[in-house]
Formats: sequence, structure tokens, C-alpha cells
Amino acid sequence: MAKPNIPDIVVSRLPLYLQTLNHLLREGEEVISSEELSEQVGIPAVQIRKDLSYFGGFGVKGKGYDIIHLIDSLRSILNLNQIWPMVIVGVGNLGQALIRYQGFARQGFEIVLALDINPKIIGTEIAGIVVQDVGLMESELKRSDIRIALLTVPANAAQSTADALVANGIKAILNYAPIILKLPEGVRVANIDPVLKLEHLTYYLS
Amino acid sequence: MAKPNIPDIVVSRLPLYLQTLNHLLREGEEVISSEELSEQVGIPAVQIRKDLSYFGGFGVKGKGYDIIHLIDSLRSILNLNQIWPMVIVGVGNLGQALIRYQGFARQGFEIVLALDINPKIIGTEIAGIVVQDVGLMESELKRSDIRIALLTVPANAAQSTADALVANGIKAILNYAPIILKLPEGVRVANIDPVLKLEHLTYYLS
DNA sequence: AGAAACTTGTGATTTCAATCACAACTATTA
DNA sequence: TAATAGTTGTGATTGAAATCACAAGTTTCT
Repeated sequence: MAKPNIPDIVVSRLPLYLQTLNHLLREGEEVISSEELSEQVGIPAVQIRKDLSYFGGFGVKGKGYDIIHLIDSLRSILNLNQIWPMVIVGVGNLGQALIRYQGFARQGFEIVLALDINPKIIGTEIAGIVVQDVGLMESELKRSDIRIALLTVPANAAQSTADALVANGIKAILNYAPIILKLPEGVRVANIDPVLKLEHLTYYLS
Repeated sequence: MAKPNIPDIVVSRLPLYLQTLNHLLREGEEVISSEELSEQVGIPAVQIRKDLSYFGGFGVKGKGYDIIHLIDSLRSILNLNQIWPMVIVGVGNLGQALIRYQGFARQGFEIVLALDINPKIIGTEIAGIVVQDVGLMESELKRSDIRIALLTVPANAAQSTADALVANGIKAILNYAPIILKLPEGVRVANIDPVLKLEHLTYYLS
């Protein structure tokens, strides 16, 4: 349903708004102006309004935005009115930490399949998930509707693993390996590499 | 020494170039053209050249870039010709995984201090680091030259912990908590929140 | 040696995102 | 009720980043 004419950079800010609105809701707020939201989220009010206006008019002039309604709208826009099952490949230190991380499930993302190549790890249970042999990727993915993968394998295995995931129907990859994946059109990748962020930070340190 | 006139978005791409150049060097390459680098890194060749030209002329016309020389230059620009000691606050699942992660040290970032508030975790040793009481933050940071912090505490403790870190001389924070930190000018924050990235991805899924 | 191919570095141009400015509407105050 | 203050949504404008186009230099080929 994603209208292709909306700038990606606009889409990228919506989750941020949603996160902040959820905080405000938990604090008991019911209505918020773009100006107040701006202070919380650190983005100019006019930009928030313009971003939202790509998708419709969610506010009331003179009043502001109904938080519950805006949260609902954003969740709908971002396709979050469903549980997204995910596979994780690579159950090392980081993979285990991600399987145990509560924040995914809290926002509707559930790791339902964990794969690894290491015989010592295969068969172990982590937070209710039994790690499977990565060789079972095809059969396990075939009988599921998993479209999102977390990639936490070593850098030298990342590209081939990503290729295999895509060959088995994965459409979005959250890549934790410190390499740039080359994937076909239609597959979306988001990279999480703390070292790149640190190197960006050190530019500004002295 | 960061020239303040260089766009931050340009700076943010330099670590990516550095990462890819390191891969190429390991594969035995010695010289590379911006066009070849472009294919590896997924950024247009002319943009790479323009980015680099902010800092000087590193290439040779008709030939390309000497990889070793360009790596050296980028490392110098990004202040990577030193070991950066770091503190991590919050030694839960994620914190432990980050302490064990080899990728930091490999690029010159070393976690030298780990703090937590949980008595069951304080005193335990992880990858050679003994976890200290977070109450010792002031004294431990005072006698160190740590300027970078990894923040891996729960969301509700993140702001106050960040404030304490800044009060004790921390100038850069890699924030893993799913909230937006409000910090004074001069302190730089980079956020790592996989949920935001996932929510961005799902926009494009059906 | 001369010609052709290759590649960088950058001023000029184009494209895209951010900001401004304000009409339209709502709520509040006197 | 009328006047004032508050707020959204958006066309117009500005600003910044990406791209184009090409001069200048290097290498390779004949």
C-alpha cells in the first residue's frame, strides 16, 4: 500500500513520532500540539506537520493532535497492525541477546525461528526458541510466512546467508554484519553497525 | 580539528568508505578507482569523489586511489589513530554481548569500564572486564580519559544515566535505549534502535 | 611519440528537503 | 458576542545536497 511518491526520509521519521507518542500516552497525555511534540522528538514542528500531511490531516486546528488517534494512524501507515514474525540467523553473543530482547515483541516483532551453523549451538533453547540447523532454512521458511530476517552471522558469511534468505522469500533484512550487502531490487536492507556510528562520533571529538 | 563547514552527511559516509577500503585491502587490492569503489559501497562515484575532495585530493588522475594511503587519510580525518577507551553502562543481555563483541577492539574502540546497578551483576567478569557499581561512575571516570559511553540501560533509566555521564566528562554517547536523549550542546549522541529500523522496513512490506 | 582511454577534482546546474508565511479553523477570554 | 490566542495544513520560498559536465592530468596502446 506504500504510496511510492512519499520521500523515504519522511517515512523514516514516522517511527520516531510513534515512539514518542507512545511515551506520551503512557504518561497520560491525550492531546498534543506539533510544537510540544517537536520538543520531545527534537524535530521542528513544521516538519512534523508537513510529514504527517503527506498521509492526511490528523490534527484539529487550534487544538492539536489526539494522541490515540495519531498512534492508530501511524501504526496503520507503517503496517504495524499485525505481528511480524522474524527469523534470526547467527546465534552468537549478539544473536542471543537479540532473541532475549523484550523490545521487539513489545512492538509487534516476534523472533519465531533461530538458525545457526554451529553444532554446539543447534538444539539449545534461548527464551523459548530452539535453535535450528541453518541447513533447514529452506524447509522452515517455506512453511512459514516470515518476511523479515535479522542477520547476525560473521561478516564473511553475511552475503551468502543473505542470498539464501532472499532465495527463500525474505523481503527485508536487518543486517548486523559490518559489510554492505548486495541484494536484488525489492529486498530492503537496514544496517546496524555501531562501529560506523562510533567512527562518525570520533570525527567531532577533539 | 573538525572543520565545522563540512556537511555532517559527508562525514557520515567516510566510515563507510573506510570499511570498504579495509575489505579491499584484505583482498590484496592496492589501487581503486572511484567507480570501482562505488560498486562496492553503493554510492555514486562522483559523490565519493566530491566527499573526499572536501578534505583534499587523495587520488591520481587516470589511475585512482592508493588504498593504503586513502585508508591512512580517512583514519586521520576521523581521529582513528588512537585507541578510544569507552565505558558501558548497563550490563544486561545486550551489554554483555557488546562487551564480548570483537568488532570494537578491531577498529580501535575498547570497553575499559563496565557499570551496572544490579548487585547480582556487579563483580562478575565478562571478557576480562569486572563489572563495577554504577555508583562508582564519578570516581572511575574522573581518573580516566574516557570520552565515549555506550548506554545500554533500560529506557526509564537512560536520561538520568546520560545526564550523569555527561556530568562526568563524557562527550559522545552511543545510545541503545529506545528514547530520545536531551543533552547539552557539545555532547554528541548516536542512536541505535532496531525497532525503529524495523518499523521503517515494514512500511514497504505489502 | 602520438593518440586514445581512463580517471580525478570541481564549478555549474539540478533536484530534493527544509523552512517560511499565512489562510483557515478552533478554543478561550472579556 | 466579539476579540484574542492558539494551532493545523500547505503553497511559496529558501537552502542544501546530489548530479552533471568537463578541464586537467595519467596511463596504455600502437
